[in-house]
Amino acid sequence: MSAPLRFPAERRHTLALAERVYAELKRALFAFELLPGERFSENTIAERTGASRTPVREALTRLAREGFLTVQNRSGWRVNDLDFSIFDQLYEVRTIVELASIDRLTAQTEPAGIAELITLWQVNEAERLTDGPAVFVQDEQFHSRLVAGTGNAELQRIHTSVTERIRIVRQLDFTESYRVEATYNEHAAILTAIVQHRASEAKRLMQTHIELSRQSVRKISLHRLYEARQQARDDAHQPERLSEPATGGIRSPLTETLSEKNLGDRSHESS
Amino acid sequence: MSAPLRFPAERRHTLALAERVYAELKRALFAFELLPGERFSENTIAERTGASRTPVREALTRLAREGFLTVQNRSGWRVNDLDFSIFDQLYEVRTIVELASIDRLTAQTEPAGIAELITLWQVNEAERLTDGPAVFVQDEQFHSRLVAGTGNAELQRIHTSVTERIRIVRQLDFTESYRVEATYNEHAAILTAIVQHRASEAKRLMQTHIELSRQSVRKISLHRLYEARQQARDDAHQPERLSEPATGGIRSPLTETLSEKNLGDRSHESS
DNA sequence: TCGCTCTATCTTGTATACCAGTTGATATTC
DNA sequence: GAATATCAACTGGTATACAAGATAGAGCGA
Repeated sequence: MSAPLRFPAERRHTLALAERVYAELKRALFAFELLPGERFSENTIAERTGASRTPVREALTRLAREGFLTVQNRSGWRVNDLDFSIFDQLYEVRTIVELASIDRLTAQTEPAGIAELITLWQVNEAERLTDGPAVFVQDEQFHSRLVAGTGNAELQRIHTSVTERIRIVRQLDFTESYRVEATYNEHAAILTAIVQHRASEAKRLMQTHIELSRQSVRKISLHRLYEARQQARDDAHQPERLSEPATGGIRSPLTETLSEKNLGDRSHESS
Repeated sequence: MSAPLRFPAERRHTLALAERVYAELKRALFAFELLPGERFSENTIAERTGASRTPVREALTRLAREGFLTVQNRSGWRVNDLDFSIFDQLYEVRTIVELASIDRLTAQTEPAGIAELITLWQVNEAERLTDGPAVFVQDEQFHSRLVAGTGNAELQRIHTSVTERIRIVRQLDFTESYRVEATYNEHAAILTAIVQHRASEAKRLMQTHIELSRQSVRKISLHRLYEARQQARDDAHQPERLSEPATGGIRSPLTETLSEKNLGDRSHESS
């Protein structure tokens, strides 16, 4: 077995091992190298990362608590399905937090951090980024800094955790350029409303903005996820997987949850 | 050394060991058997609980992630100070979540779970509980079920975690009977507004209700905390502690944070 | 061919061993 | 006597060992 996830042997003690395993696993989850529904053991991860089971376990339990994984009683770990009813709930939490943040920002005489955001988002078309993933990173920072402007670190912590939960599907949404353009326009409008202390308009715009994102994510189908997996396989130059799952089963793109069971291997099918 | 935290040897495998250590540590924190500012080692906890370091460590890292403890690099663990600026932030989060919940409840034609709450809180004085701690438990359930009525499990998770963070100081607030009475009255009024679909009034009442609680908690002084510690010591029939801290230092009850450093042992002082 | 049983193997949960960094008391120096 | 150097004991981070439950599959019987 090769070890695509292995860390370099050098620079061992720069960061805690458990932390690095955590980061690596999270990356693998977002890159769909670990697929929803996939099962794996602690030993597998330990071998792949070169660490022992102890730090691996710490990383896994943390990811489980964050909702990405589930441990099955003495019977291995499992990557949680992409459950769109949960994503809906997380989007609602995000809306609640960000609308409350806007209320607090517009109540400030000089809304904190808004000036910097304006220089990023209220720019003419020539200065705009067009690379989807790059805009995606900027977009997350936009929302994050709005919440940061409230000065409430606990609120920010919650917002960050929600953002990270949604990221796995949201990143798939930023491959299309039209969403990039819409993002620029909507962010610019929201910032304008905030600096003018027009709370209810800013909130209305934000609610719509988030709702559009939610609907867009809702449309993510098995097809898109399948593409992402293929991409992950190609990148790895290593088609084998941690474990071969049972393929087949339900395939409808309208199911509420996406997992390996309804993903399967359809490379030989016609669309 | 005796072992006040030791589990009974029987009934070993009913619940995961790490889980029990976690629960026991949390109980000890809330009972001020582990005091803010206090330092301790993994081995100490392992001896006291009869478990090995592995499950102890799992419990400790979890409590650290929840904000109760801090691990110092190869130099022991520390109970976090009671930081009232953080409690303020948590109260704000609680307000945001519960007001949003009211919005969603009043939008329902038949607000979920409200009927049951009414039978508990809209009762005449003879049927009311008077025992502070008992009412405290009921109070937490009141707020929790309001959020549950939204049907958003993720929102509820967040609300629960915030509630548990605040609990350590809020429990001190329910020793006085006047707060009990106020709680009954305020809860009854909030429920009335909700069933009448008067969202803004319900929100106004809830905001005030939470704000009063926050202010009440803010007034908790070193004195109250000192009493709680004494109580914990008396209950334990075992005055010795996990570690003897350095006493003395700042004593002002107006400091933003409460810890052992500004608590000390003042049993021989006059008030 | 189907279904049952048994068992070898794999899994996590827990305990223990080892290592390197931290610390605080003590010896030492001036 | 005060400042400093030293070192032994203690700490958490990690690796490994061991135990017991879960599982899949071979074997067997009908």
